[in-house]
Amino acid sequence: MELSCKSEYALLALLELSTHYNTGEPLQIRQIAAKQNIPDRYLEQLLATLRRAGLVRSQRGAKGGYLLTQEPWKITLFDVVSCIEGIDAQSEQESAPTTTESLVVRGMWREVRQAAEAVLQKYTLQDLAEKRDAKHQMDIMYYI
Amino acid sequence: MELSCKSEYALLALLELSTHYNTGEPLQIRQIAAKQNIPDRYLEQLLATLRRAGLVRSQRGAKGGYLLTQEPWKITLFDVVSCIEGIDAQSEQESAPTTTESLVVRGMWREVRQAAEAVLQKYTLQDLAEKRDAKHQMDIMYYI
DNA sequence: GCAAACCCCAGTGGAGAACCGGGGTATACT
DNA sequence: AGTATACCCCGGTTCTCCACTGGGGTTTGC
Repeated sequence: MELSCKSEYALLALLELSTHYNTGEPLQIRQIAAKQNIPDRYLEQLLATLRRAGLVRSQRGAKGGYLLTQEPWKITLFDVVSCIEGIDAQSEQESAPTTTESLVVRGMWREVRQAAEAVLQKYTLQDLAEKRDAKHQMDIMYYI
Repeated sequence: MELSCKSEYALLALLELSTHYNTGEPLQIRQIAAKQNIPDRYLEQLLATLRRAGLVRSQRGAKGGYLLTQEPWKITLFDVVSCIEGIDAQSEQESAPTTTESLVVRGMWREVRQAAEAVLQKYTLQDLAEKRDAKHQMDIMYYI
């Protein structure tokens, strides 16, 4: 139930890509890592899995970098964390004597998961960007 | 976001204690472990943390065992998992350059947690027991 | 007093998180 | 063409936590 570093990094990186989305220019790992102070070699791995999941695409070579494959309002936070956290179809693991009680417990846990996922589904990268901008405005107001 | 073994075991054990609550007699680790097929030495540790959290009390010596400290409808699933999962006050860990973006991300994660916790808050051990009984009835119906 | 229970502490094996590093490959620019 | 600049892939490391096992101590009922 804790927000992992992985997911936070991924969200921050995609948020950065969101704000540069309209330029059409790719953003480089180094730039993202510097702005959000994320270890760059680690971020590289995360972006690789995001690429494999189809959320971003990469351009190799000089002047390369990463771009979102979709508009920021089409990518939900659920898309991000579920791919980075590796949902794995959650597997319904074992064979062994599953008691009635454990079925009941797992059933209610599904409700918990669905409640959490509902929240993640309703927010998009766009929403995050807007919240950040709103927060920036607030900070400026208070500064004056 | 996955249900850990720990929490599942703890919930199953408390569910077992719930059904024997009206007898007033203590239930032993071995009995609980056998019925829910949980490794007993492991369950011992979980019951110890539940005891330290005040959810159960223990009776030592021969004919000893564990009892709920409260009625089953007074113990929410949130009480159980938060104590077993060790909430640790979630610590707001680091000092370092927290960016505006990461504050926004964490703010939305709080919403996710609260949604999950809301579900856990609304269910009690009593509810689990009733669901189990209902499920048993269903199974009997289908069996005929 | 003795066996049945809980109590405490310690250790182990495996998995995953959060990194770091090296060498390979594609691409833009000169 | 050649070179610098990016991404790409594969590996290892340290650390923490989970799930579990084991040994020895203490309380209690018969």
